[in-house]
Amino acid sequence: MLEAKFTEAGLFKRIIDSFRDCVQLINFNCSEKGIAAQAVDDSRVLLVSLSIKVEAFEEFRADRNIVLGCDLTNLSKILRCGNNSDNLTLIAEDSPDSILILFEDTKRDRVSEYSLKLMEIETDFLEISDMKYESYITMPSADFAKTVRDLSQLSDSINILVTKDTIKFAAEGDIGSGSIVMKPFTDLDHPQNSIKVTIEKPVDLRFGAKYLNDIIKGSTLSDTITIKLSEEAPALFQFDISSGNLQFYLAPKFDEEE
Amino acid sequence: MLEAKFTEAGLFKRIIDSFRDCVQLINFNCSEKGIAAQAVDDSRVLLVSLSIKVEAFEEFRADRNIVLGCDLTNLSKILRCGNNSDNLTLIAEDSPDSILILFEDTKRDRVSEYSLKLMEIETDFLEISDMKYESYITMPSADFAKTVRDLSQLSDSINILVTKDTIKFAAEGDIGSGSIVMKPFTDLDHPQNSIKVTIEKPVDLRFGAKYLNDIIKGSTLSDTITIKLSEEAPALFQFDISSGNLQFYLAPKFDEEE
DNA sequence: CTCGTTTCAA
DNA sequence: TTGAAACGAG
Repeated sequence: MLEAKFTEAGLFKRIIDSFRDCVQLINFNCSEKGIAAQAVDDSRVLLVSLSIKVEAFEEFRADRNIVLGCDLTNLSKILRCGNNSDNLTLIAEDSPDSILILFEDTKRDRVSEYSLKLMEIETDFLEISDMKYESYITMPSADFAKTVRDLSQLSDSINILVTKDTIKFAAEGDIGSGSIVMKPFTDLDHPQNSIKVTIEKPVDLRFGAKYLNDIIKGSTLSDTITIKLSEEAPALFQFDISSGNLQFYLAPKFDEEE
Repeated sequence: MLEAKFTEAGLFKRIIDSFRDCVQLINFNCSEKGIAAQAVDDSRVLLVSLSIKVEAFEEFRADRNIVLGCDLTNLSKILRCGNNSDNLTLIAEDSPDSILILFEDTKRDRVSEYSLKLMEIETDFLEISDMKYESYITMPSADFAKTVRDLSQLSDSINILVTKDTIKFAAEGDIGSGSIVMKPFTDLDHPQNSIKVTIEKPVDLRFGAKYLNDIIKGSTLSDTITIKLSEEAPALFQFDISSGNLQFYLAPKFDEEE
């Protein structure tokens, strides 16, 4: 039996909305550690990995490992039925064919209850090993999102070039070219505005703009995004939530691919 | 070499947005006097004339006359990439095949740089002579815009009738007819709300609603619009900016044309 | 400190 | 065109 209670239904709604555009079906793996889910996007390029730890919940109980196979479009429809400030409780039996979604408006003593049918979803389970990255960037997620949106107008590829004291985003296309340069800095009053760069060696990588545009949907989850880059492995774009995170893994484009 | 710096990127963005819907391609003529541009709309009915004087810029330098042929759709895409409060600098060589557009967020020490490819645009140069008009109206641009939008619902022609102490806008169509009457008045506290009429003789003119709907896009540039009318010549609709203006010339419809 | 307005982004 | 955020006023 699973019983997982979020204080704010809005959080779970934002989490699901962050990746339902690029992933249709996903298995939520519930265990005593919390809820985890992985999936590749429909074009099998972008890997999405969600982790919500037990501490993120107001109450959490999972007697054993339970897999909830969800159609995210349908789940999202139901999540829209609650108010963001409602309590949200997910309840499932041990071998569930459906999941119960409970919204409670404690102030007004009002309860709504939905049941969503589950599905069997085949997945190759994705083993994600802890990678060693050459560059780490932490920056405001809103800035990253605007950068990606802006440069997407020019090209379907965006370059990210990181040196010790500069982050440069660049795109080049038929109508012209563009580049956005940022320097690391610390805003003591508003730490979430700071830009932090940690690099071992400079990197210059190229990503598909389409996938970056999927990734920036996660900006609603966190004021900051952490980007981990390596020449050798898929890049990791990470949004931290109170106890857990949403990660996107995206392999760079290499010139021979284009 | 051209170097033209706006204090607020938002101003240039609003200027371009005011006429990019009706004009695709335009030559910006840059000289020591500032930047000027003329074009006819795609149906060759509406004439757009932009003038930005040197005083409108924070810095301005044009060593010689430079013509920048721009696709306004692409220019607008790039202008969207800056924040309205950024500084905006346009930089071009003497015989440029592209223009550099520089956004500076001085507060956050951030620079974005875009390059837009230019094009050769053939134009019959438009000599606009100083016309003598029989009627001048100055009124709040928002009121004019709403009047045009409202009457457009009824007909594809809108009549403007001006007498000594009345401005009457009217439209007549299949579903009915409508008219809006305004009187001159002076609002001392908010001069921009005033309506001012200066006429030599009454006029009654009829304009294509389609074109008036293009013209009212300029309302974002100025709180007021000045309309100059004559039975003999195209009407002039003018939006003043701090040092310069955006003018639309539109010939009235005559009954025999319809 | 709250509310309303205005402005900017999607 | 609509919604959200920032700003200013009360």
